[in-house]
Amino acid sequence: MTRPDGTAVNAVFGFTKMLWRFTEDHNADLLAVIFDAGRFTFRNDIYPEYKAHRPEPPEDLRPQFSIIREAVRAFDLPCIEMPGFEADDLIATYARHAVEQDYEVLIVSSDKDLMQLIEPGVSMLDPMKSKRIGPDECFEKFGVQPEKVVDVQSLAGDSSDNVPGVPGIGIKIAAQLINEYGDLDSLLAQADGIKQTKRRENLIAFADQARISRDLVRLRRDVEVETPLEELIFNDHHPDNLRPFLEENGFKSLLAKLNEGSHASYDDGEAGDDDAPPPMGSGYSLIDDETALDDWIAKAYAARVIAVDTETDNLDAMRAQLVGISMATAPGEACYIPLRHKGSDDLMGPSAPKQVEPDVALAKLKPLLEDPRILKIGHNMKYDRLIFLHEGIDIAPIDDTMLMSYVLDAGKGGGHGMDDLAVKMFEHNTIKFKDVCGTGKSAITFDYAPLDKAVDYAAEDADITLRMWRRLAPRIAKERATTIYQTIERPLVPVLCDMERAGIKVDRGLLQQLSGEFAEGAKALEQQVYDLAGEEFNLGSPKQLGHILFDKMGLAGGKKTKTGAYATSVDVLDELAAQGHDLPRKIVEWRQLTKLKSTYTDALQEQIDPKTGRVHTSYDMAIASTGRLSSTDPNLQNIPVRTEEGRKIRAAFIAEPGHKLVSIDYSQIELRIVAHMAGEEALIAAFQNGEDIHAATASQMFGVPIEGMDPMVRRQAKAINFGVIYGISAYGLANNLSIAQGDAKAFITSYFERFPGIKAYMEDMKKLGGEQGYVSTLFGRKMALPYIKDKNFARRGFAERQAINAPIQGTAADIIKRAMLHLPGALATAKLKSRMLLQVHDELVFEVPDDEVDALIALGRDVMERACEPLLELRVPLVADAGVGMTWKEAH
DNA sequence: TTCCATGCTTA
DNA sequence: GTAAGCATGGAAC
Repeated sequence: MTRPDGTAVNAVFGFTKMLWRFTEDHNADLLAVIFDAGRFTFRNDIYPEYKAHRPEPPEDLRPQFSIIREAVRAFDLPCIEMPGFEADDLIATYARHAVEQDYEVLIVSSDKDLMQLIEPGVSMLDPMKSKRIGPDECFEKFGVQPEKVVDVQSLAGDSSDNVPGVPGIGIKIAAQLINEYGDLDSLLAQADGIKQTKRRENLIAFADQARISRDLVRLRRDVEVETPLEELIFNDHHPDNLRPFLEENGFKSLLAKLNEGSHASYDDGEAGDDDAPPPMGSGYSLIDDETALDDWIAKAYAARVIAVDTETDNLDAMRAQLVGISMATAPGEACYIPLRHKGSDDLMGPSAPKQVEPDVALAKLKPLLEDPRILKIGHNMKYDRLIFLHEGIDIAPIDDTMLMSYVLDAGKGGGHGMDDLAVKMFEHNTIKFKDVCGTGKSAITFDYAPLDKAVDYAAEDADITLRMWRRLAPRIAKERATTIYQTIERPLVPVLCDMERAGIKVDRGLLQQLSGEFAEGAKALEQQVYDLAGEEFNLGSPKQLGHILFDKMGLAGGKKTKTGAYATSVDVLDELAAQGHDLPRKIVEWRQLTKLKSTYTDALQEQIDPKTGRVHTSYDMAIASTGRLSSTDPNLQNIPVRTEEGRKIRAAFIAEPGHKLVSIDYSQIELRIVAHMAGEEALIAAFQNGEDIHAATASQMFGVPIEGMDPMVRRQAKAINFGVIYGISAYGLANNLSIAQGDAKAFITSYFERFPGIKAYMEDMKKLGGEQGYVSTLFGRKMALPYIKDKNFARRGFAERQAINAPIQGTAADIIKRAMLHLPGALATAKLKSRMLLQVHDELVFEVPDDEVDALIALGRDVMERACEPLLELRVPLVADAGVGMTWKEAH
């Protein structure tokens, strides 16, 4: 980004945009932008080395500093700096003045050195992450409250500012010491009592250095500022100087916004309707006796609607044991019921805290949790439902705020987890799991968490869930998400629970054998590569491989990836192999074998549940923006199938004795959906006649008969058909078929001539997406497209392809979900004992008693093919094909 | 210990 | 060209 005269203005632009956004979004009474005046300050008198090793700013940045100051003045804002002081000192001083006059102070900076200023009335905002920084974030960073930050920094030092601190002491230890001794002076005074030898010696030897560090770190709040606070008035108007400034620097997009007159604060209409009441995160009850529990159960019945959350000892619901339950009956009105908490288990021996006997508590809670008159709200209820099922409780009826957020806000950016949503909806930072249980090696499970922390954490989750529900429930009806939520997502929860609990049987011996074979093959290849390369290196390192191929061996082809590293992806290696080089080909084979081993045969063995001998995947219902499920721990939706080597892994997925695996999958479901949505008669007719759709496409495009068609011709038509689903581009098609972009473009043109309905569909979706800001599936599921009007070509193009793909992929997802919802009832009615085990986007896998195979196939295909009924009639038939076998390899 | 880039598996 | 999850290496913290 440069001006016409060649001056770089990239940083200026970023800064200007930030100022723009900030002044637009905030209604401040006073506002100032404060700069460092120069390199040397009073701190250099205290300690000449202070910030001495800071590198010079990059060549193209330095001229931008003065333009950035111009930007501030263009906004008519005070631009303040003072030789001899850092910006931080001026900020500290103004903050003090402002607090003394009862202003709320917001420091816009991500500089950790400013966290010492946080106090009631003073908080920070990280402008890059748009994240509020308060005492909690400060504690996260420094392990102490803001007023102790200086003491911690004095001990820990700061290598980037060259603050020395005390050797051997980092933030963690410093926080521990300060928390124990209160402050730096008390610590240094009692240093000779420290147990750890080295630490004690350093604290004594470097006491003065710590005190100097404190002088460096502590911000001055008494600078004699030249501009008084009262003059920092912020007027939210369009300043006269702004337009010339934007023009001079060529900031066209901002000029356009200025012309639209969009620089005014706006309201997203979501906030401010209810809950002024109690603050989140405190004042919750600990339930540790039966009387209190009875009282809360009575409150729950009176409330009729409650939020519930379970705490366990494992994130994986299938391996988790219930540890405690939290419950909210009204905003701010929440409790935690510990059930299986353990003592801190120190030298005194295990001493569990007082709590209600689990059996007693659960017997009291079961009627409430199963009462059809009481609505239980959870966030990710699938997890809690699984936990309760282990305890013999079938929780119902339910609502799920995660799924509500998912059906309302898919594609809007940001996840649907509770922590994200609490920030988004309430600007509240939740207590994090790691704050309670720690992280890494020293992490504890929740049953060892101290009860006071456990109460705050667990009850807060229930509290927030209830508050979220109050905001989200009205939106479901208003924003026409009722069908998707009530008839698809919510009822799917128990179906997925059953599938996850069922799991699928895995042949450990076969996996072990395959691991051995893959390892052997990889080892042989490894040796051959070393011989060819003339040295040993890590084949798994793209960096080292790139060095060997292109630097050492001097093969043609060079840099490629966006970070400037050599690209060594399979396309590149295949290309080199085609030129007659052996080494790249062996790398490709080695990668295949090691991939199969590490990702599948090794990993799957570890995932076998010792209790059931089966693997239990977890389906995530709120990840994929289009409405698809995703599968984790392990992912059973990407088990290899393409190559024979990979397919062997599918032979390890087996049926119980006396059973078979049956796989039923939709044939070409997405293309069928496109044909219907586009009203493309040629395609619809081909599907109605049961033709080979790719051959039919090729026949229409190239005017050749289907009989005796060249496989290459069919392959090209197939690529185009996939391209249609993905929002075709000449660039992508050319890449996929390894042909010139011009040829790809010609293909697309002739395709659109033969299938004008498809072209119209694509244009319609782009247009509709632009008008509405979202697109929908045939069942009404919405996906937002925030970038559809982006001025950036690449981002907008991406959003346009999403607009084309999401209705197709999403409708297919809706259809198979509907089939999954119908199946359990259909199986029960037919008195079949078959179980649905897996879903792989267009495929369902069942475990079927031998004598039920035919019946299950007939019923399964019927349910799947009629899944749209009675809501929707497609103009094309849906076709589901079935396979049977002892293994998934045979059945697929 | 955490995060990012690269690469590869599926529909 | 769409949608995902996971293993690995290596840098950043």
